[in-house]
This record gives sequence, C-alpha cells and structure tokens, in this order.
Amino acid sequence: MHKRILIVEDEASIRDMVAFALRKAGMDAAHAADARAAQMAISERVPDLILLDWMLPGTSGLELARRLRREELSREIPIIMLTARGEEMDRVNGLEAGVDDYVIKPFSTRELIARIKAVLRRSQGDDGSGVVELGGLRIDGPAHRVFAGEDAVPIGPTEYRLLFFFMTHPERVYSRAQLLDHVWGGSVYVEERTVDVHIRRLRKTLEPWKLDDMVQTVRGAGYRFSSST
Amino acid sequence: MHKRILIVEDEASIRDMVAFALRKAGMDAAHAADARAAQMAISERVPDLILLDWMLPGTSGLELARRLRREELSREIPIIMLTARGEEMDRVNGLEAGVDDYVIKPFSTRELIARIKAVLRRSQGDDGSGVVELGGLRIDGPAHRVFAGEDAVPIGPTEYRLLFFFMTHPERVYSRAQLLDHVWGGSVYVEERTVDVHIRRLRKTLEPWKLDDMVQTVRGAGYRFSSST
DNA sequence: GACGATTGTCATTGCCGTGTAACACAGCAT
DNA sequence: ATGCTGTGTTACACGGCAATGACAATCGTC
Repeated sequence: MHKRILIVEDEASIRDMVAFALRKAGMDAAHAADARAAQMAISERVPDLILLDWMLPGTSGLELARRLRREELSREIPIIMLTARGEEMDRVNGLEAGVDDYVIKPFSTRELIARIKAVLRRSQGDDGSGVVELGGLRIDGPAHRVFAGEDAVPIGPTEYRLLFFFMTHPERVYSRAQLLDHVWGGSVYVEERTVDVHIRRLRKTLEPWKLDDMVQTVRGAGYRFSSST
Repeated sequence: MHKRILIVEDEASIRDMVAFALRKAGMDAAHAADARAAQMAISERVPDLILLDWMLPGTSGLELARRLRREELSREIPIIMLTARGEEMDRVNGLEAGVDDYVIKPFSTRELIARIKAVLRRSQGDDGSGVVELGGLRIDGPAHRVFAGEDAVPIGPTEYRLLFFFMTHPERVYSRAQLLDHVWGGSVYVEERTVDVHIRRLRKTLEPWKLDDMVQTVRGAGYRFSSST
C-alpha cells in the first residue's frame, strides 16, 4: 500500500529533507548517493518511483536515467529529475531519456510531493483523461458514461456518481456516512439507509453483466468496491 | 502538419519546460507572458490550441478565455487551462467560460501532451477538409451542408452550428451553459432553456433518418452527441 | 415595406429519479 | 434455539428536470 520512493542524491541535507517529507506523506523512502548504489538498491527491491538528481559524482543523473530505461527491470519505473535552475538545455536531453517530470531546485517539499503523486497517479492507469478502468468496467468522466466491455450501461445520476466514487476509490470500505459525504455532498441531510437503496440500484444496473458482486457489503462497516470476488 | 500551440504563462520555467516537451512531441510552440501578448500572437498567426495559465498578471486567464470566445477569430480554438490545485469552483468557472479541458498543476509533461492530443483529436474528427463524418451523418463545413447517407438534410442556421459543434465534439457531455458559449458565442445572453428547444429542433430534423437518438440527454448534466446508443 | 423563415421565451405536460417507509431476510450473539 | 441487529428488497409518492407546442419578436430577402 505504501509507495516506495528511491532518492538518488549525493547531498545529504537534501536527501534527509526529502526523506522526511516523503515519510510524512506516508511513503517509504530509500536512498542512494551515486549511480552504483542506486542500481544496487533497485536490484534489491524495485521502487515505485525514482527521484534522480541531475548532478551526481561519477555517472551523471542523465546517464543513469538512460541506463535505467534500457534495463528490463527498471524500464517501467517513473523518474522525476531534480535539476538546478537554468539547466534548460539539459531538460531536452532528459525528456529524450524518458524522464517523466522535472522539479527545479530549490523546490518546496510540498510541490515535490504533489508532483510525485501526480506521476504515481498516472502510472496507475489514470492517464488524466478522466477515464477509469477497473475489472471489466470503464467509466468515462467527460462523456458521463459507463461501459461494460463494449456495451454502454444505462445508469441514473446518483448511481453514476456512486459508481464513479467507487471506481476512483476501490478496495476500500466506506461507511454510509462517508458515502453520503462524498457522493451526495456534505450539506445534504438524508437518511443513511438511503445508501442501501442506491447500492441496490447500482447492483441492479450492473447485474446484466454479472458485475454486481463488485459492490460488496462489509457488515457493520459499510460498502466496498472491488474487482476481486 | 505540425500543430501550433500557444502557451500563455508568466512563469518562465514552466513555459520553457512545456515548450520543450511540445517540440519533442512534434508540435510548434509559441509563447506569451500575458493577455495582451497572447492576443497579439493570435492575431499574427492563429494557433491550433492555446494553453492558458489561470493566474496571469493583469487580465486573468479566465477573463482572457471569455474574451477569446467572443472574438470570431479565436472562437474555434480549443483552450486548455492550467490551474493550480484549487477548488472545484475553478473547474466549473473554466468550463462555463468555454474551456475545453483543464490540467491541474503540478502536472507531468507526459500528461499534458496526452491531454493536448486528446483535445486536438476531439475538436478535429476533421481531416483538414472541413468535412466530418460520424455514424451515418456527414457535415460539410465549407459547403455548410449536412447529409444523411446520400440525402441532403434541410437544417436551419442555429441547428447547423449546434450539430457542427456536436459532431466535432462527440462522446462528451456539455452543459447548457457550455453549449451556449460554444454555439451561440460568449457575448450573447440567452436563457439556458433555449438550448432545450434547439435540441428539440435538431432532433426533429434528424428524425426522418432515425438519427435523432444520437442527441442524448444526460439528466442533471446536459447533452451528449454519440454514435452509440 | 411585406413576407416567410428563424429564433428566443413561456406555460404546460410528462416522465424520470429520488427518498422514505415497511417488510423480509440473514448474520451474530447469548 | 431465540432474539436482536443489520442489511436486502420492494412499493409508493413527491419533486424536479426535461420535452413539447404555441406565440411573439426578430432577421433576412425580395
């Protein structure tokens, strides 16, 4: 559940600062001081994302990025480059090397975390287009539509919002009160049992495709949306 | 055949980063630091798409977007808004102003490129000839005519513009306000319900060919044009 | 300036979606 | 087993949004 981030940076002060910020944001931080240490750390345990300093002793960050892109093991790992201001030329090279994003020093940890999250989000199937796909279901935000395979699924407004919330927050239990907050909006007063009814309606709309068991009851706690039975 | 993108952004570092990413993706990048420079750049050479920062010195991005929608010259240019992580309010206002999409900062360059391509593709089903074909309907921009199969479809001016917008922006929901912005133009004040009436008239003109169900109602959201039922 | 075409607004109608209550059923405890 | 609590299911009535047709104003054309 926790994302593992590898920091490749020779300057200890920056490394510590970033590691602290990462842990505070609920991520696991590993670190390496140079290219060789980085490759060892990766082969030992593959991180979810790599923060790569541009200026490294020995093998440069750019060179390391290229190398990582060549290796089968590390090809899919997103990379965020840390570059000093005014190295614009370098950015071109970085983009060509397949780097996912840049953060310019000096940066605020808040911005860095936000960028990391953005990149992670994208690497998890949310390409930013507003389309989410999960377990045979596809929900298209801009089109306001749901597809089961190739078929368009007829669905009402509230069931749509409910399903949208579930698909963007899967594999997690939500109480009726939480669902009311997120799907109905905080300023509405509605009976909690109303949720049950809409859960029922959502299941009924998914039934023709045998996808109704994705909406799961967690007795005493609430409901969960899951792709696995 | 290279697409020309105009970046309107006051922060040089973001501008440069985006410009490099664009060029790498095979697009031409022009830039402007504020609203006035942007308008000059547009009048000099019309871009295929505009990247517009929400926060601009002087005239805000939102205001500029409204202004561009009012001008005949720039009405058809797709706009992607760059907004700081903020409220849903921003998104709503932006969409109401006739913006085609918005991207939240910080974004990865890859995500931005993906969005740009999506918008260009969408607002273009057009192969350059100005003729768009979709689901048995063909609309000829230069000739200002509509065909259902081999038959010419008699259609009024407003219904024509409405249909043209729909066919160049299919598979997506548009609120009444958005349709007013795109089809009527931002400087007219008209009741939202008027859209209903023209939707009705458009459906009636398509009825003889049983194509009226391509114009779909999305309760609580707006209307959508789609080839699939 | 007259005519038809086109457009925007309104009032009415119709229908879909929603919330609630009532009842049936299942899980869990003692 | 028995009772209790929590959930599934259905029915129903209300509210609200959208569809529709009629009308008046406006536009464009001859």
